[in-house]
Amino acid sequence: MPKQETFYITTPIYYPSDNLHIGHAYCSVAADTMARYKKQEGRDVYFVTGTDEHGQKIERKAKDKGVTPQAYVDEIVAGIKSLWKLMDVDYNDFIRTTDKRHAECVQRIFKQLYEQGDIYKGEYEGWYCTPDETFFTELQLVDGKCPDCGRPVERTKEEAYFLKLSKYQDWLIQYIEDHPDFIQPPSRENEMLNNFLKPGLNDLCVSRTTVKWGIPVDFDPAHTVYVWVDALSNYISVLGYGSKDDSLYKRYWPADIHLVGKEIIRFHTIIWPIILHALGLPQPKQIFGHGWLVLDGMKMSKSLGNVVDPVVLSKRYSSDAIRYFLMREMPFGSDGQFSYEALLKRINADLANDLGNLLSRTVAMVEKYFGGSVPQPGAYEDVDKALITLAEATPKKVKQEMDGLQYSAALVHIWALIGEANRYIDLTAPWVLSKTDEGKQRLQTVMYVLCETLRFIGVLIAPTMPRTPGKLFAQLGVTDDAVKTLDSLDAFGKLKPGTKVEKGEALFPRIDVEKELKDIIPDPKPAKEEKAPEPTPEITIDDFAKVQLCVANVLTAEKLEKSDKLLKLRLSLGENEPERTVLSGIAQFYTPGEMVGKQVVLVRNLKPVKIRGVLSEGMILCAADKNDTVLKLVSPEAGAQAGDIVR
RNA sequence: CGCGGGGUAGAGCAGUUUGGUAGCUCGUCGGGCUCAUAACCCGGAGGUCGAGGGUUCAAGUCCCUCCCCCGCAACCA
Repeated sequence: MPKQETFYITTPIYYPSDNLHIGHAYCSVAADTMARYKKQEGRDVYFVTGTDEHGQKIERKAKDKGVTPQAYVDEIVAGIKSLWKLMDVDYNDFIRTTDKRHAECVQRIFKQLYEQGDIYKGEYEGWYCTPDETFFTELQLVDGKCPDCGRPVERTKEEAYFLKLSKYQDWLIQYIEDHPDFIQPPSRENEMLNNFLKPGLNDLCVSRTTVKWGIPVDFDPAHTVYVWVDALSNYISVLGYGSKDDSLYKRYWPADIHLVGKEIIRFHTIIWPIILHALGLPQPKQIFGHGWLVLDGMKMSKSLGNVVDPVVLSKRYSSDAIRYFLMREMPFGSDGQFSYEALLKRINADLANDLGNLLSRTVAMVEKYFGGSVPQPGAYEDVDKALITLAEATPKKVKQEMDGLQYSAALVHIWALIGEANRYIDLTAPWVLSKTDEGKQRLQTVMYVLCETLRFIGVLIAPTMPRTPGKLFAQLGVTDDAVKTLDSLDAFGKLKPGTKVEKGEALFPRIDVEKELKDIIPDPKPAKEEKAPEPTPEITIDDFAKVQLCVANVLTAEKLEKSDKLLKLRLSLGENEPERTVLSGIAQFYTPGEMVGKQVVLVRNLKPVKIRGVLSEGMILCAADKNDTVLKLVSPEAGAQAGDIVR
């Protein structure tokens, strides 16, 4: 017997700053379903998930809550683990970046990269907020101030280590082009090549001195390892790479699939391959970027208050139903819509009506016509053969789709079989057959074919719905594990006649959709609208006086190249003042032609900032709604002069 | 002209590679059946396939132009 082929699959390690939402569950369920499927196929599977627990955000959240960062993440991680248990996400190992084994591994990797010159010490330049002890990039600043506390920031340099991404970019471009399956779906590959690799990579800052909650650089303890080297290494640290016992690493690496959300595919297809290559390690076979679950066309996020809690759903409708919905409803590579209505309709139509009812009516008929004992089939007729042929063909179709991570298409094939079985009952009309002796003979075959088809279905749905097959087999009276395997679907007819069926509870009870929708969606609109506006602290007139506003005339206006929203304005502040250039994000509301000659209100003492290479010396005032869908310039009434003070 | 994805029946999608009567699920209307979880089966209605132009005997599918939506990037002083 040849050595069992291995299969190593991972999810991202999630950031435990809050409880997880249905989008995380989506990814984990997909990984788990694939792991279960590969196990069914007889592969030696290793499936890993975990949490990425370091960093400033967690440090701060813990501080707010008055607990240590470790205590903070411990609590959230416990919740995550119980979620996976609830949803039958059956991982082999759960890696936490705060694990000792992980920290040691990261330190070894960091040191090796440093010693061989792929990591070097340099300076990181940014804006520093002293009270918060935090660095920000230019982009993170709000009005040139600290985005967290609003206080002024200083331009500062920090000593930091950098990873030489630039050194490997040509190699990586070549590697990606030589391995078309490496990045999936293919649209992502183009995105990476065109947006990041071909323009050239910047070296990556991989350490911080200001973030304490992280893995120390062992040869320079003032530094902690900064996010990506830490997080990405989990995929091999969990296998014991570089440790005394690296047997798992030897057995399972390289990974067959890193399943990731599309938002982090960039790090997995650029930074991670370069780290591995620099370490002299083989590349994962595939990185698959799945889409997002979107709610009413919007990304799910806490701030919008539209988060869907997988715990609530799983408890209310069973995790199998949720798993089925997640895998069935969206094509795996692209975004999918989540709505309660779609969920409930799926549960009713596919699970209750098609699958549950098929089992229910079949078992009821075996009980009614044959005293609960699966009858011995006679010769197969054409109508039987049609269903049998489909049943026997389905595992192959499923395999083909699963190998391409097309979960939804795989389920469609299984449900086609369920549909045919329901139709078969109508075609054969058992209730008519039962009325004559001759018919009863024939009915034996019909009922056997149905029971055996259900056995096929039970086996095929198991990776997606781990709990349902047990219930199904219990009602069908199948106890022999040998006929619950994927192998046992190689031929129709392995179910033993004489098996005792027993009607049980409905697999999936029907849901009253309208009533349920009322119950579960507690008026989502008000929550959004009535959300109390952030209380704005009162200011004194002296505070206001700090802002110097004045009237300015627009002399010229032009659209800034390569920018959607920016207009470059030349302003006059009156005869005694020099003209100024100001950039304003109003291009979608005003054309350059409209702007010329208008009077606007300028914040004249705003610190100038360079945007897209152009120095902007101030900011003009506009009125806009919350979402910037409407935007109107603020202008004085006719008669004002350029340079007039606004107060 | 930054890169990419998309615009097909009321909703959600497939079909576009290899042009040839426009398909699936849900919903809706009608019929059948009575084994079953008011479930199941059959049938109907509903689409100028984003707009315009072109190639062709024939275009959702190929070519050109344009519009709109989404993601990434950039950016909103």
